[in-house]
Amino acid sequence: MSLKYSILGLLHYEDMHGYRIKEHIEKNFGHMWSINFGQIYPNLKKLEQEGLVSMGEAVQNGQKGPPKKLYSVTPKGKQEFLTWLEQSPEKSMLLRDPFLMRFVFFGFGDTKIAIGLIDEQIAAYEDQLHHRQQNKKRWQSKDIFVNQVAELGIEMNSMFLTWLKSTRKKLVETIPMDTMNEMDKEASE
Amino acid sequence: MSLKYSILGLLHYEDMHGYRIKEHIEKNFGHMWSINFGQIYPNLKKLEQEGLVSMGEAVQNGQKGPPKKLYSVTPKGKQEFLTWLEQSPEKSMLLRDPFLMRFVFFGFGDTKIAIGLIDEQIAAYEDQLHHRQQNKKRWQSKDIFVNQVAELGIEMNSMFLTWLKSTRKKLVETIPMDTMNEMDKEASE
DNA sequence: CCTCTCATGTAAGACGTTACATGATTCA
DNA sequence: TGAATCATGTAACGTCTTACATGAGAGG
Repeated sequence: MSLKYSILGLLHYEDMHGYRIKEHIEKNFGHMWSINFGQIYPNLKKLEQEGLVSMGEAVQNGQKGPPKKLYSVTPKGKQEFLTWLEQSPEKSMLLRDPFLMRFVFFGFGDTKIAIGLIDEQIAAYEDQLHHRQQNKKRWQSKDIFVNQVAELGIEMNSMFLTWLKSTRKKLVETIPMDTMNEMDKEASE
Repeated sequence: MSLKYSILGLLHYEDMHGYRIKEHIEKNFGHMWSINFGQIYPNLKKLEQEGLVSMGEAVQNGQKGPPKKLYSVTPKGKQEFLTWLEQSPEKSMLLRDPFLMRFVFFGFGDTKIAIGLIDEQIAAYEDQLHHRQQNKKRWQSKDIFVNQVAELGIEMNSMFLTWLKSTRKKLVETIPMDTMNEMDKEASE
């Protein structure tokens, strides 16, 4: 149920229509969240039915496409949002990552392939880290909370990279010398 | 779809029945995963229909309750598991944590309440960290991969705690002196 | 006798993702 | 003309959680 309230929260910054909300999330929180229209439009409808947001006149604003439906938070919506904000969250963070799920079982497979998969992860997260660092610079001015989450993302990312690299090293050490051939270049790092 | 393969993976260690699988996950991976019967039994059925596991005679083993249905991995299951293992995972880690979801919007609420919620998180994760550390000692002997995941869990946990504490400090500093009353004891840490 | 543990399973619903359908305008 | 962008939405599907139904034996 937090997605509904996240949308309600975003509307506290400014009135938006569905399409805009998706853009906003992708731009500002894209590295940690993802969202799709299949969720946004039904949630907006629900929020409206509950009287937490209200839709202004559908505006054929600029030019293209169907008219935008601008939503704004009602007083009731603000109130209920605060109540939600101040509740203790029910569940704690779970790391249910598709890579980690495989990783646990790598002992049943080939170590060299495992190292290959680890290398893929390293590349992907190095990439993501750069994006996150640049994103952080771009905001900076925003409020502490948004900034702190960005900071957390960066730290998590760095930590995971460190872990991946040290894991890789440990694995390489377990491979017998005589079977090392394609691997030797990277192993000498 | 990784849950199906995780179950298949667990059955590589030893033959198990559904109830046992849940116990096993809770004991060994409980801090990162959760699973329920609503998923286990249907998945076992599906795995059997696909010929990846086979069910031995339902054994009225010891005493209580209905007979256990012991499942074991078939050769086809082993083969398909390896194929899955060696695939690159589709998606990267997402931090979609209910606390963090709220946290982003704390700017719209009361700072003191925010600090209270942060304190709750600190307590919860300090607790979890102790569990993880003790769990890690208990295993130790197991294979590198399981150990490394345990290590990662501990590091993530520690990092998150550090982040929570530094965030708390930053927030306390923004509270004007004269409105500090209930808060002063903890703030002087 | 009542509750706990062992053991099976199903059904309803919440939540998420992917894909499709529609349609106007802008730009190459 | 055809693709991209803006903008709405729905339907089908997949996954996950919660709650219930059943039933035997053990222990207080």
